[in-house]
Amino acid sequence: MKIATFNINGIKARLPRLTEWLAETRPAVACLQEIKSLDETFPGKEIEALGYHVLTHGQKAFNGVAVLTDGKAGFEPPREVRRGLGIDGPKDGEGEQARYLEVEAIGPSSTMRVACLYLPNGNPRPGPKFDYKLAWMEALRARMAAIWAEEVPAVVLGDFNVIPEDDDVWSVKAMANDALMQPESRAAYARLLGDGWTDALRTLNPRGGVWTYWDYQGGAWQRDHGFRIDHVLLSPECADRLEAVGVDREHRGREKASDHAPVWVELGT
DNA sequence: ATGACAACTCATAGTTGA
Repeated sequence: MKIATFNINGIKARLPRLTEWLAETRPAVACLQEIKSLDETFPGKEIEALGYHVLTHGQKAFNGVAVLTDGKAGFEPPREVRRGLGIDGPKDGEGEQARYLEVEAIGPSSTMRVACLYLPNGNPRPGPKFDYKLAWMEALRARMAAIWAEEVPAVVLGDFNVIPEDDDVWSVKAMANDALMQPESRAAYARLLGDGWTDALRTLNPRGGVWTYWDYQGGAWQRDHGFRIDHVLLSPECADRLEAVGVDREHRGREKASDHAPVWVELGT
């Protein structure tokens, strides 16, 4: 089964790109980030028309995540396990941002825990937004430890907003001061792997050089100035079943594309 | 150091993102 993550950067602006990607690549489970929409204004009907079940954890204007499961392939609607990690945003009194949605994905041949996340960017740094990023990563680590303790097949995937290694970015120098590749950000990500989770793309591309994001500015796509921040982490049960991983690069080059490309894993039975 | 680019909002300028 194919499980994918795609930061769509706004559902209103991206619906045509999203629906054609779903129709062309047909993931069993798709995790979306930056839907930038409330649950009630998310265009669920258009996606359900393709045979997908939809569960959203939305927010106005910014953030927001969603999980889709392929009803045509026999999947049940995503069964909600948890939304949010209980971390308030960096501004006083703003409450929690919509960045985490964990579900049980129940298919005809297997059941999988799927956690869809949109980790805070953390810029500018230093400052409250960077502190928020690090606090969020600690809360994520605790939640992943709880999932681990349940000993269920689990996939934790999304936009982590962390460039894990120097060979995950086109230019270390250009990004050196960015929150995405600070030592604290990388150390927090490395702790997740140290806990036993498998970075699927890194495992099958150990030499790096695979990007999932290209900025809209400065002709970054045309110059291939990208980096890797969208990740798929696998529990041991899922890592044993890992058959393939990919980035749907071609979708980044289309008209009115997101600045992220979709990332997917294929898990055997 | 700044801006470039895009999406969004009680828009027409400001905020956020990476």
